[in-house]
Amino acid sequence: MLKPFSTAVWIEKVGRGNFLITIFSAMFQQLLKSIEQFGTFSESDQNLLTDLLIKRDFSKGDFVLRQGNTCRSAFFVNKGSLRHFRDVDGYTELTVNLFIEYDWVLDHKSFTGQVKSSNHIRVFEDCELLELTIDAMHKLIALSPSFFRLGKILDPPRNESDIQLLTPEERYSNLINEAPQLIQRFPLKYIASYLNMTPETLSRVRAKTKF
Amino acid sequence: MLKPFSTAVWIEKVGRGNFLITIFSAMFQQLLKSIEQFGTFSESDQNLLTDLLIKRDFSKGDFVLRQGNTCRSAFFVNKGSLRHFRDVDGYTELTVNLFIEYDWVLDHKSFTGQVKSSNHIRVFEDCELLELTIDAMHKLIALSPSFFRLGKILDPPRNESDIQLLTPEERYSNLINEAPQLIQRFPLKYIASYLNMTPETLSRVRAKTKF
DNA sequence: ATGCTTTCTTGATTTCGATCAAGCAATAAT
DNA sequence: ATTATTGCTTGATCGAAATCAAGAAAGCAT
Repeated sequence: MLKPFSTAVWIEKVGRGNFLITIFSAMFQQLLKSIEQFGTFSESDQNLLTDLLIKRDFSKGDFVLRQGNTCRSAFFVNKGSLRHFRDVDGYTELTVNLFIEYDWVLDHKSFTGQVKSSNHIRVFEDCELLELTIDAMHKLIALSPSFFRLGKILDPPRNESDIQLLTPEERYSNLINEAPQLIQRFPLKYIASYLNMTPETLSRVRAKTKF
Repeated sequence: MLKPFSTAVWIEKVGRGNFLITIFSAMFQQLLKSIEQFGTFSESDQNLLTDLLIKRDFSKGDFVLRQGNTCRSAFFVNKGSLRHFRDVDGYTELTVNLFIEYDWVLDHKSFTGQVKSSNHIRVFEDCELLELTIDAMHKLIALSPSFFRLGKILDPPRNESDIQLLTPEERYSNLINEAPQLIQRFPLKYIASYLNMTPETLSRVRAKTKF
């Protein structure tokens, strides 16, 4: 069978007479690897999926979602990083999530309920994202029930109990164990907010556990 | 068409020569009303659903789910109340949810991921529940995609932010507004735990807001 | 009813992390 | 390079809720 990889290509004009040609299989490589965690998908399923995805590039500072708008898409991060946060009172920002490569970016509550989001999602480092709209997702599930399993990208990212039960030190050491990359990629003030503590507290925790 | 209500009946022996006959439409009345929030379901859809439900009775103290086991069913509460809690260290119990009539009872994380539950679910007042197994749920979705919408019973019950951001007083007053029945049905020590505060703190909050 | 256990309340004390404050380091802007 | 801005650290103080403690009230069993 003559089908070494998905046949479609992505052609982008990047200058006078210059074109960037991306073969889909490369662009979707990490995504297809990532959905393996939800089970096995047939090649035709995979093609259904990649056909519905839209490649989108964003620059630092761009809002992927604004507080008050409805989250109509989930994005797979091919490259870059994003911050998911709530503007509490115009001054204080409360970081609820930090996204990097191969994460699924969405506001869980807004996406599943199709209600207004109480959080922003903003690009921190320039991003290449793959967009999956909620309509596309419904279409996929209608076409092939196996995509029901993809619903797991909707799972709330971390368990509440952590935030409530554990001490600042434990929360930090958990992050060190589970996602040490985040500390390299984001300013500590965002990490602190993500861990539900002040920058001062995080600083002290780090000073203590450093040795 | 000769079908005033679902034709099946439930016959239960309740004593010497006594039988309790329940007409399904009565048993499922509240359930069918409850799923309206997820959209409209055709009569045949409704019958598909009710055919797969299992009526189960539990007594006070029974465990519907044990910490360490996997939550393989969601239960609709026709009657009774339950407590959803975590045994932290053999002594301390942390109440994560309180269920009463017309709630869907399940451990969200365990059910959706089919992993071991870190929480118990225990009957507080004798219960009449309608069990929907995860297999039945998958079957439903395969038979009629409209049941995908039922997935919303899987939504995590309350938003994390409440627990973290609000003061004990605010959390209590929110409960008063949103689910005052709980305070009538459960001991205050469970309410306190559910609101993430000690019984002492709850007692003081109540003393303050009483007038 | 009587005692026994559990639940709830109220007061005193303690503790952890937030806030306030200041200084230094690193980065960005001019 | 110089200045401004932002980020990080360290110290001092404060405050809210937990903990400790004891007594009152309510529920339960005998």
